[in-house]
Amino acid sequence: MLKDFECAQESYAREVLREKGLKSTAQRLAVVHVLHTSGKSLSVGEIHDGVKDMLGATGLATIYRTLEMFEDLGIAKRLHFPDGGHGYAFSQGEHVHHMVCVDCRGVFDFPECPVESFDYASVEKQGFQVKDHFIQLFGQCGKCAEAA
Amino acid sequence: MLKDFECAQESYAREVLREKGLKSTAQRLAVVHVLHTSGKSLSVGEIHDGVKDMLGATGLATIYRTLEMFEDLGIAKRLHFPDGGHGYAFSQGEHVHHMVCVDCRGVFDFPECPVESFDYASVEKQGFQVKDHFIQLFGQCGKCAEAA
DNA sequence: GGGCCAATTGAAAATTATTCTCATTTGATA
DNA sequence: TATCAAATGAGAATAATTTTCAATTGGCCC
Repeated sequence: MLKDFECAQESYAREVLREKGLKSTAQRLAVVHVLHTSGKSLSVGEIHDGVKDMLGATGLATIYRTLEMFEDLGIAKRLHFPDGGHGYAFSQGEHVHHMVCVDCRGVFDFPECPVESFDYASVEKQGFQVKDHFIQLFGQCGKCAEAA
Repeated sequence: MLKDFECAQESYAREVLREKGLKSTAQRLAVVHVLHTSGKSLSVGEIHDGVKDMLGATGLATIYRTLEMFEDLGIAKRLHFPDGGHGYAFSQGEHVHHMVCVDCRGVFDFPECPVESFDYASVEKQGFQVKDHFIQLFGQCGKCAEAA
């Protein structure tokens, strides 16, 4: 089912879901498809619309449930914008950060981690134990720079 | 007015507001006070409660308006949490990042920027122009580590 | 291929979060 | 101390998210 849309990213998601004993439903694979093919950060509403285009009537709650699960599984990442809004982008692999074009909201991977090698001495001196971090880069992509 | 509560952080906020031709209202200074003295990331509701404790009845809309303005002015920073929630913390100065304790939501400054000196060659090769970034560190503070 | 069953979904209601409107109040300036 | 634009409060309006529960479906076993 839905093999029409199957791509590497969907196979990846299928695999992650299977490993966790979760079902690869049409709705979940459609979310992967919509996120991945857009190459952008999408709002919940945009994802919902995209999924409806693929499958017809689909509950909004399912989209919310799927996105939450995908974030836990590392299949999607929630990104935040300076205007206070947020969106979701497809994300594959362990420790990838994302760079977002502030014009088109296009998302690009940033595999090297600028923080990985950083010396936390100054915070750890205060008694902290740094365990994780969230990094998001903002800028302008080549296309939008040309268009401007 | 409100001099009872005046502290360095409030004077700082007053100054920033004055420079921009904005009024230093009791509500705004109370938000500064609540944020700063808590030393934590607070939800909008918690900030509202704190301000009501200081001033009595206060409109929730004012809190929202104030926080948005404070973020633009760099007086407050919106922080995001792994559980999807968000909160606001007092923030002073130019380019400060924050580290948050995942247990108590305590916020600690992190003045050195791990990204500042980073080589963006790999993204810029793709045509990007990195213009800004958002970094937030997660971990456990000394107090919470002891308590655990 | 068909049946089984827990996992998942849809639809709508419920809840929570945020923004808007507009009459009233207030801080800054003179 | 009067003035007035800026800011606030109250509550309505809107938007975002979560919950509930009956109906559906994917994965597994035969």
